[in-house]
Amino acid sequence: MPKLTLSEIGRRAHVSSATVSRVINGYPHIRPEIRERVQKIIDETGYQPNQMARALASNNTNIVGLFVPNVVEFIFADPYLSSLIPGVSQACNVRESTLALFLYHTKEEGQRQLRRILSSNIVEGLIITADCSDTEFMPLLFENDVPFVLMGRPSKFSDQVSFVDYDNVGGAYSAVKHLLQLGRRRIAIITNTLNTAAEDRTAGYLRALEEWGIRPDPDLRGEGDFTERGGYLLMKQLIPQQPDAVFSASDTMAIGVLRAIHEAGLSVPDDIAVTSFDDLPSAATANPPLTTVHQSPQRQGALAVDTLLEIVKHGADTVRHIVLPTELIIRASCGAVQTRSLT
Amino acid sequence: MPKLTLSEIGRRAHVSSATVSRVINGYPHIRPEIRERVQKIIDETGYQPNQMARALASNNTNIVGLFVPNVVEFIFADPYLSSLIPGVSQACNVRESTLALFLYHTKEEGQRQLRRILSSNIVEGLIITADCSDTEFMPLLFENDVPFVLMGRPSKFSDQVSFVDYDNVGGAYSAVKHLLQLGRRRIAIITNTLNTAAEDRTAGYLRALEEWGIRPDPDLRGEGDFTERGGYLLMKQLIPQQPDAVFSASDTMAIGVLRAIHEAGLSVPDDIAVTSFDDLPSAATANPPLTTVHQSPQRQGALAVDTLLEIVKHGADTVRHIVLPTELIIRASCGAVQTRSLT
DNA sequence: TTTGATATTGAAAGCGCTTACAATTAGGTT
DNA sequence: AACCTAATTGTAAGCGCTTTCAATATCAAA
Repeated sequence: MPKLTLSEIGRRAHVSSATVSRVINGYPHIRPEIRERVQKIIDETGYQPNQMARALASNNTNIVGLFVPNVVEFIFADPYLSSLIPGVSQACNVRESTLALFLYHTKEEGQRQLRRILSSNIVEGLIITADCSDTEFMPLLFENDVPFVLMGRPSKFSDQVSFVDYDNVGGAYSAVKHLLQLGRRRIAIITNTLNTAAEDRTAGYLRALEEWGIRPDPDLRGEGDFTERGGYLLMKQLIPQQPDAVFSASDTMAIGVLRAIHEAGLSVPDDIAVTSFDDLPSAATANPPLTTVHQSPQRQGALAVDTLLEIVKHGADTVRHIVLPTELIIRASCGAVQTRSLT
Repeated sequence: MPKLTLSEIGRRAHVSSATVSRVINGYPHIRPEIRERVQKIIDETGYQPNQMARALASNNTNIVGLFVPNVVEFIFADPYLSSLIPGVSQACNVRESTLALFLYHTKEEGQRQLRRILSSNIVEGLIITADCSDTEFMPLLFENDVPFVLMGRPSKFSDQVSFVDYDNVGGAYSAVKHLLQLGRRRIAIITNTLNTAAEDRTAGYLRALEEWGIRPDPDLRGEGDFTERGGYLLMKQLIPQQPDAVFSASDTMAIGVLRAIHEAGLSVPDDIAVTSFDDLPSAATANPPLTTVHQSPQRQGALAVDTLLEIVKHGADTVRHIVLPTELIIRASCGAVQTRSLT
């Protein structure tokens, strides 16, 4: 049996390969009878066009790359990625694109590979997890004309690049406002070392305080790495300042915060109320369950694909800024609802 | 600036594009001076060959597909995938292959897409998570001559297809033997509905009993879905049979088993010892920590890539069976070590 | 009926690479 | 010196598709 190609289908349908190509690509001006005849052969044979040939001829690979230059070593327990990847994948399925996954452990390797990825024409566009995007990667990205979308607002060039971000300012604002409405006044904040998300979350915190006419107390601010242990250590230092509430910029750190408060013999939320950000699965099972700002990396990933493909279509100089709304999930840790034991 | 292509590099180095191609591909018979001259231009320009053109000409896409037809809906919390994907990714990086990720929620969609993936020549080989591989996917796989490797032993055709599996029989055997050595005699087994892994783990259980001259008691066997809740429900039914130990075929179910035992007012390991299989992160943090059979999907994924690429090289009819050893991780739940509270 | 626009198709030129194949050269061997 | 083998390079033919371009067919308006 001869290999199935466009011209083979053409031969069987008594048309040229060009016509078959047009049928496949939904070109309008085809006589219905011919379209049907060709389609019938395609269906019967189960013919699928060779993606590589297609890519070469049309200069469009139909492959979307997801580029993650800083995967946590060894364990893949990163809840963000675990949610992001299926989101991106599903959106690719819907748009009939193929997802290529590029995971690297170090920025150095990421950078080396990024160069290769960009200039080997393997992807038609790239989704890039943020942080990493800034100084090191930007120049490379700009040199090439490969469309890309960042996950999260970059610290620089943000008006020249496209990104899909959360409303970190608004989310933090709502979490802190909630604490204020519950009567808390000495609200501490714990953030990880400043990336733009932490920056924006701090901004939201400050805005809420300002709106309530509260002068932010520098002694109520802690900044560290973004592990559970980081949250624990920072909170230990903050407890002597006698905060009556804490806003943690991430759930992971908040778990450490809870531990520090418990160890100090204090109660959450009675002595210190806690709200945080992310709504990871662990937030719901924490003790007490965390009031936190919900975001969905899955949704963010899907939107990134859509945005990217739109950019691909409209030209690489198109710039899109998507800011997703967040939602405050109220659980026990802020004191607004009754603490109940889990059943 | 003209687009960088083989012939452009050739022009600059005063050689033909064929020679440049040979330099890039490490063809032996090239005069060293020419090789150097060409390499210099390549390095200076940062030229990268167009992957698509390469794929078309050489009929080798250099893309490895990871095909997962049954991703858990919505949450990507599957610890197996979370470990498998980075393993596969890293191995692809090492072998300079690109990883294409195909995640689908239902087998129907998986099957539809598999057809497309196979006949569109997008991947040079496929890694397929098992279970799913059996009845529905096998015929499609056989029709096409795309090399593939299954994760886990398939229930049928296992001598005609390549797979990378764990020594489930041996692992289960060691876990049950451990219980026997600790003096347990009424050892229950809890498995999920039979796939080959569960089958093999059951076989290991039976082998250990047989070796000890113990006739397996059918009342000590439970089979269900493979959730925590499944383990819980099965164990509730088994407790009246008064087992002095349980071998659970998965950590997830074992957590449910622990809960059922505690609810019955019994103690682990004093009244009932528990061992299980997988060594998920949750096994170490369970209460008490689970003695379990360690496997590393990360390693399995990496080996799958290596095996696949070997098959690609040696021809699609090559068959490789890789069986990875397992290791019994002894923690508190079997009673062999002192239970300690976590610090 | 003539005419200009539009619909419909096929021929053919690539896309950027690999790879026979042929041509040339170099290096020994009688 | 004639001759054979192996090394070295270029020429050119595709890989399977898209996409101009040109040719023809069709149709409504004049």
